[in-house]
Amino acid sequence: MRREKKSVTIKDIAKAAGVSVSTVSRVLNEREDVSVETYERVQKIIAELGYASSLAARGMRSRRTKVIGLIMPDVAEPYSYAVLQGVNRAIAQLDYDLIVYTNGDISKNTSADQERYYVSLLNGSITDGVVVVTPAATTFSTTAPLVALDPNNESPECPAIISTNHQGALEAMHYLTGLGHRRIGFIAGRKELVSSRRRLQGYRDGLAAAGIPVDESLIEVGDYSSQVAVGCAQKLLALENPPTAIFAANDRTAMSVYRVAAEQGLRIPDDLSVMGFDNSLDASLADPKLTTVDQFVDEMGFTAIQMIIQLVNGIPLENDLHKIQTKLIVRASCAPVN
Amino acid sequence: MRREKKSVTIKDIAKAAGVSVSTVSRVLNEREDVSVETYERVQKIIAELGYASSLAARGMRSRRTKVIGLIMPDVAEPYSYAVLQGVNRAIAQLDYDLIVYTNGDISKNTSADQERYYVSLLNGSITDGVVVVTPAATTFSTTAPLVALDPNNESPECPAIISTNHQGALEAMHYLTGLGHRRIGFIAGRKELVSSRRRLQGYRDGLAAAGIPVDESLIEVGDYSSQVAVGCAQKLLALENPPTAIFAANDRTAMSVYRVAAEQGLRIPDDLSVMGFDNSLDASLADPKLTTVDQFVDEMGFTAIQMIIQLVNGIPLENDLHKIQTKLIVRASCAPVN
DNA sequence: GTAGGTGGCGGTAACGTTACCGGGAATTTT
DNA sequence: AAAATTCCCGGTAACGTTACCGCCACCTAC
Repeated sequence: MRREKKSVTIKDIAKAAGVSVSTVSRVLNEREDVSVETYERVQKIIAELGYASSLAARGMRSRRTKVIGLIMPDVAEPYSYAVLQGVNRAIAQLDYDLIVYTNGDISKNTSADQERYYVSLLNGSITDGVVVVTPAATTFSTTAPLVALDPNNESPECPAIISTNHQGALEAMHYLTGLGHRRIGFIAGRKELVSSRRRLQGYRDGLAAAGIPVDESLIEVGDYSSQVAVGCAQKLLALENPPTAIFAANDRTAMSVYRVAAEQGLRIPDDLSVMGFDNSLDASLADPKLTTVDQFVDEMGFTAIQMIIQLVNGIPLENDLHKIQTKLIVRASCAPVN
Repeated sequence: MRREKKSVTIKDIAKAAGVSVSTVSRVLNEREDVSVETYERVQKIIAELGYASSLAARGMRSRRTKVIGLIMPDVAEPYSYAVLQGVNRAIAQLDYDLIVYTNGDISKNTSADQERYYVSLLNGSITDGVVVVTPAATTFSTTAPLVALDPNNESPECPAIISTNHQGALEAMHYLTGLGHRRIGFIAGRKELVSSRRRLQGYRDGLAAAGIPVDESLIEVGDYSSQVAVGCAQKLLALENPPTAIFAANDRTAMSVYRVAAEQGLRIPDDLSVMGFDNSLDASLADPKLTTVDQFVDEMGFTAIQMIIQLVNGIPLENDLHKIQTKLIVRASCAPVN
């Protein structure tokens, strides 16, 4: 950790090889107009000195870094991990590297300003393009391309990739009403999230499609977290006329319903049917296995990278809005009403 | 995506505010020698124009970016995810952001040269310090601090954080021999990995401690992957005098043992005891639940960030080598020999 | 009233790299 | 043999930011 040990720069290479910095730069960028001898001599010295160009300096000057940025508030969330699965898969087969930028705390980064700040920080200097995960902001001022993954906005002004939350919820409701359920409880996510509102609307429309009037007392508003969801589930099950099925706006919430049901001695699915949303890892491991709606988050990550790469290469997108179809995954947590 | 729309720079702010770039820079860096009126006027314009400084330019000039780098070959691996858990937790409570750098493919990045390349790319220009995950390289030429997490090297020359692989395996063996097992099979990981070699040594020493001679036919060499492990398990169970317990060098390998045992009609733990290593998610979800050695990978990530922050702030580490204690997690996959 | 601070600010030079221009030597063309 | 072309290469100016120096106006002190 000696302070004086300066890192080796292109100048050091130039001096050692007895050429100009321009020539070294040409070698680094595999330009044509360098003689074979010079090329090999410089390459040899680069290897000897263990030189690597500074991404900062390179990006600042050339605007071509072969690096894609991924901006997400929290990398430890299951959702983020699912995104990373797809993103990693896409990056692995490309000639691009990936930078994931995070401040580690979702609560620090809810504001649109923060998002815009991070975009400016990276894009066009360090990265050739960025993917922003669940942004609240609609517009970004950036020269380099940008793709929003699951934007928290009804009509984003940038290329975006979304899942069909409304349709997924509708399908789930179709399944539940098909099983004969008429009193179906719903535990929503945070109201300010578009995904949450869309799922709720799917719930309402699903009831309407089955000719069932909406009973507002069957709708509880949670926040996608376990703790709050427990309270919601308790309220629903304490109703005079409790629901025979509960549709939770995400799997984690559904797990809370499981817990409350167990506390109250209710068997799933015999006494209570439970529907989730997300198809997270929990869903397939729960007992009984959770019937849920898969929104293919990893696929969203994969596609987002494809889109941003296309934009980076100057090819316009056919559709600025890419929809990923949700799919109902039927497992063991729902049964016909008895 | 208009090309001509240049991103807003410090110069634009200066012009709009009618001050020099120096003054804007002072405002940005919260320096003292700016009058209150100027400060507020500049801040207002910064907000209006949605300006954010370029990380590349800033890092290049000032060598203080408040960003920590994490270099890992693959972000989608369960191991990486465990590291990210701890890293994210540490970053969340600090005034630093995090950059995770990956090329998405473990096979692209096995060489020490590649690792050194990535370190140079980031460190000292974009990041104030870097944590490298499971590096093969021992030395790095970098001005900014660096910490190796679980280095694949017997004696790294940089500050490092490791888990007690040998001791963990020893403990596991102590437990198995304590249950009366004398014929214990071992499925090792890739020979070139230090973690793998250490666990194997723990196996040998554990036998020695119990006064059991090593039977080399009970040692199979896998590669931490499921496919190869299946073959290893089959070989072990096809022995004339098959083992009564199998110690797998990681949980994924243990899951393969489960599968082979099931195929052969062997019940766990009645007919065969199985010991894992890692305490991954699989372990607690397997049936029966897997007895394994937890190496607290998330804790390693958390501690690595603490170490690098300390170094970034110029405080020397008390110990360059930080060991995380492994712990035997006893569940249901091992039984006394009958 | 002059000397010596001090607060606020501007100008300039870096940081490490690449884009661009231009120039000398070697080679080809007329 | 002169001119044109090609092949290599060096020099210089950026990119956007901060460090550093130094200037001007104002205030305080004797």
